[in-house]
Amino acid sequence: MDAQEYELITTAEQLRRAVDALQKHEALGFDTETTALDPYRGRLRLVQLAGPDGARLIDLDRFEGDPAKSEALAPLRRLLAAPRPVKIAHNAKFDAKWIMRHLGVEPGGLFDTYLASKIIAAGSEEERHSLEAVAARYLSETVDKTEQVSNWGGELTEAQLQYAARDATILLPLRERLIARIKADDLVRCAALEFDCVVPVAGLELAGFYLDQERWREQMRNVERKRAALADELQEMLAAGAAQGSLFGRADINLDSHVQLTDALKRLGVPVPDSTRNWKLQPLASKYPVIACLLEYRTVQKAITSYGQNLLDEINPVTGRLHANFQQIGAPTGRFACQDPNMQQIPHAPEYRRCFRAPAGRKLITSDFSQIELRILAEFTGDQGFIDAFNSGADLHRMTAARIFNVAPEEVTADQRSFAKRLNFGVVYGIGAQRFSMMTGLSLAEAEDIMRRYFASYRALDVWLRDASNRAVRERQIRTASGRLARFDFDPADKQAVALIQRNGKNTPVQGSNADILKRALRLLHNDLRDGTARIVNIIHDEIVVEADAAEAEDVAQRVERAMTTAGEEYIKRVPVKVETTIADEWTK
DNA sequence: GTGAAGGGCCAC
DNA sequence: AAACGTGGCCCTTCAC
Repeated sequence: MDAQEYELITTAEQLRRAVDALQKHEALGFDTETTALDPYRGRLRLVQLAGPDGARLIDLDRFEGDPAKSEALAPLRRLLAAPRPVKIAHNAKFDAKWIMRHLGVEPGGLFDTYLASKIIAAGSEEERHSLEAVAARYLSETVDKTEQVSNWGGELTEAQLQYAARDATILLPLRERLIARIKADDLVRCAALEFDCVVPVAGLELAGFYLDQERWREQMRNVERKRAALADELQEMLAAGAAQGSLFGRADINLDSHVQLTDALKRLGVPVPDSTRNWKLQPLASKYPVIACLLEYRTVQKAITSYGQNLLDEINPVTGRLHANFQQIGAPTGRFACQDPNMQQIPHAPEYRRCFRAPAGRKLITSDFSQIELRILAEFTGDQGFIDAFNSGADLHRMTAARIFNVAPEEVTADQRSFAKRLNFGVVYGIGAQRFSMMTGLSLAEAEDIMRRYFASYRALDVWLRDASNRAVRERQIRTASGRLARFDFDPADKQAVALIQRNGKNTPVQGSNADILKRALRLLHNDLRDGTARIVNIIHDEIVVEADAAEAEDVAQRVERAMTTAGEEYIKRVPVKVETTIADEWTK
């Protein structure tokens, strides 16, 4: 690696002059070095800003006092907050969080080379997106990351400073190459949507979600009691078939071992299916009490292991809150993924949701889009039946049932509506008659008949779905409403792979456009909440949870609804966008 | 001990 | 792989 040109900045005067020079550029490479990964448990040590004339390394340890208030650092804060020059960072969410937490400003004008690389790769799985990998792919240059995990708390070595300068400097040519690809692939709008979302997501992670530990522990105790009772009962039932070890009336097997469980069930004479998954065992539950018991045990066991102590362990000791990792492009469709903990898979049951509550004096505002995916489907397909149902404010599932069962809407039975509802949701995933018959209990012929009538009734929907699946296979790609690209790699000779791509072709535009709308809403809402006490604390695909002072809750609720509705209406024109909101002390629906 | 694979289940 | 899409996380089993 060539020696890197840099200026180490340790005084107010040096910083002022550096910022003056940096301000003249259109874009700057931007990076930070920190003494920890968690912005609540470490120092922001170094801020690197690189222009074409070289890198400036600002050593915050050399500036006295709180960096967020320091007069000497004011020029840096102003430069970072301004929309220009553009700040180019790799995984800008990380740097944004540290800047927001320790310098007290939100970085403006971000270009994220990590997200850009993901947008361009569009789901191609073999492509990695570390700075090393992206620099190698677009610049054919190597980046040595060994200093990344070095000690940034002490005296900085020449190697560390070289590394810090290099990481920021390489971002400038990298952005040039990425912009060329973004333009060539017609991804400008999608990129802007993603970059605009970085600061809102950084804010979401910094805010964290408050979990009432006492309530959670109480829930754990309740479930543990149930688990113990069910485990005892299950062991006794299984012991009846045991060849040995039943002296104490217990089978003493590991109930979480599929192998041991299948064995024990077979000894009891239960016709065990090839898999012991819930839906396979369900039909056996009425005939075999041991199966009913097992299914119950599974539910509480899942609750114990996934929604017990592990969540408490994730609570940040500094803030007392859960700060999950939200991956902005977690799925190839553009959806978020979330981990440590996954805040998007908390059980819907009130006993769990009520543990997430507003601290004293605060309220939770929970807003979700009503049937957003079906409205997106109406928009894309232009199907008059869908459009009319939504525009009239009628119940879409009831209207659908009336059409496929050929009865008046007011004569639709609960069963008929349920079939229609499951079909409406199923078509978004590319459901087939086989699966539809399985989930409804209809015969294959009946299921086929209903689906025939469904698509005969919604002609434009049928045409669009066929076209989408054909296009996905033919063009090996499909786009969402924002123009986000999903590329498909598959072997055309592999029938199952082709079938999967056909379903992806139907699902990706819908699921991905939903993600587009949520991201747009996050940016609009973040802007609108800037001056108040409100903080976005969770997002779940079509839902936003905001925490705010009780006195502001009504006002904030209106702002949330407006942001979400406005975002939806930017992409959905033919049918209304509906948002449902509750204000409560707890996370509810 | 560690890590991948298999089976299972939670969310939207 | 439930011929219904996208995730994360749990446990066991099995190979190294």
